Amino acid sequence: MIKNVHGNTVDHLGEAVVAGRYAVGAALPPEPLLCAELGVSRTVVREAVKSLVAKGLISTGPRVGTRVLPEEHWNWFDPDVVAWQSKAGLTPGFLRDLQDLRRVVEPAAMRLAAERASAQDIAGIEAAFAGMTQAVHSGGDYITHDLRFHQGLLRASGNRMLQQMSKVLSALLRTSFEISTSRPGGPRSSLHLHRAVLDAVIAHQPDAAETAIRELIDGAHQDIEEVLSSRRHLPKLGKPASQLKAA
Amino acid sequence: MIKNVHGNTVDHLGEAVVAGRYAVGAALPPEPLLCAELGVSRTVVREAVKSLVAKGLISTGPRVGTRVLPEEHWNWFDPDVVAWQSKAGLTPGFLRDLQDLRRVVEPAAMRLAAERASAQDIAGIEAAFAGMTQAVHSGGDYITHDLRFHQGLLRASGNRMLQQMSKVLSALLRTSFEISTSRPGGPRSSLHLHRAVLDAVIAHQPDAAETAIRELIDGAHQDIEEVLSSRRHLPKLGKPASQLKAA
DNA sequence: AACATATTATCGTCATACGATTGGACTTGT
DNA sequence: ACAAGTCCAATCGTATGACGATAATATGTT
Repeated sequence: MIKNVHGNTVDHLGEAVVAGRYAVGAALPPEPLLCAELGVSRTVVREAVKSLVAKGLISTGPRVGTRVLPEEHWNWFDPDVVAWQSKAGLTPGFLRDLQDLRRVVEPAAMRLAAERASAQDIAGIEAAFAGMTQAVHSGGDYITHDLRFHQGLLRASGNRMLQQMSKVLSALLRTSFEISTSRPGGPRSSLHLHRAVLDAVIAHQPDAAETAIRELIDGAHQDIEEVLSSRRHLPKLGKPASQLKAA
Repeated sequence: MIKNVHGNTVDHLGEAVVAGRYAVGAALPPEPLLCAELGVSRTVVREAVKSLVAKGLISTGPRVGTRVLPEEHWNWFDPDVVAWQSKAGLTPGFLRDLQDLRRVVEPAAMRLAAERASAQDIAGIEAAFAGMTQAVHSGGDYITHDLRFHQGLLRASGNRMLQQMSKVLSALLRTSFEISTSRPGGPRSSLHLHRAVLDAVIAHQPDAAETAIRELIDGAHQDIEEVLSSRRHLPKLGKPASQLKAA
């Protein structure tokens, strides 16, 4: 878990920013303070800050300090940013955006995959499906194989942008999985839906692939919406975020 | 144009990497060499390198050097990465991916926009449209207003991921604009199509909005495909990339 | 009160030194 | 001659100290 000083510092700061520890527009502590807080040299702090700048989270300037940018500047397709948001707790708004995105992207991607999937793509997806099946029957890590399944399908679309979305959509899939396992039926029921998608892709039937994935998505959508509306009083899912700290 | 040492260095290195100046998997020159080449301190080089790492372009390690990652790791939704790719020359493959993406995203986003656009959103889009109209009739910067038009519509979808795509799609819009201006009709003919989209959004008619945007997209699609197939012998559009330099 | 000027907090850049990691070369034993 | 273990050196990683550049704030002047 412990990698290197730079990586840890980036994670620490990125997590804090995404979690809203500093209000948008507010300044982070000056470099010397951050050094003291994190127990690292200024070199490390500065390189970490540059990394966050590169991800669109913050901006810097002499005398003005290091300030949190409005969320529309954040690179929401950056795997790290999404990971930090997941760790901080997925807000209902964020989950809704992810669901919109999934409903837009996955059906179209399935069509493309049905047209262009290579034998190698198929093999990878089959392997993931086998893992899912085994996990359901004899126990095991279902979610990992489920993620690989969807990731493999997006990869099979042959489009580099669609492919990149798998990292973002994984955050949604993970949440939807957590919910679906906590109810009767669970993954067992969705297994044949996954199979239907894969079969349609193998048979090069875009329409069938799209129809199948829509069923899958709608099921997850219902599950999530139910939880969201039943927990309407709670601000966030997942781990709670700490309170704001003004500048 | 000249901003600061860090920014220039990031641009220089990022451009070089995206343009393929160093083969995938190959190592960039060691830090001291880069310092000498660019005439900056090691601090600057290292912070620039960290920025590129944050964008998924490269990875670093002691003794192994700074190596170019496979393209599937690159953050294609990062505005800088796309800008560098545009500058280096948009490959046909990249343009095709962008068109796929646009055809998937924009129709869906128009539906959402028609459902959720606020008065403020509309005002911004109207302003952009007015700018387009004026540019067509009395000359002026058409492309800027055109980009703002589409950007405003994506923003009106109320989805932060869809919104982020405007920066990426702008690369495609710019190219499609360059092509369409070089042929009879040009922007003048597409003006009423834009108007139709906007009207449908204002009237809260998702179906009409989707239909209108599809017409717009298909026109651009045809233009680009014609150019792509007629220039099939050329590897890239835009500025040429330099030759590879193995490690 | 308005404008010009000086101050100062903070990041930006440079330079140097040493630690950490790892791939390749070298040595050694069989 | 080959295999395994050892050592070495190239390169990035981290720390420290210094000074320059910038812009918000305070100060002074008309």
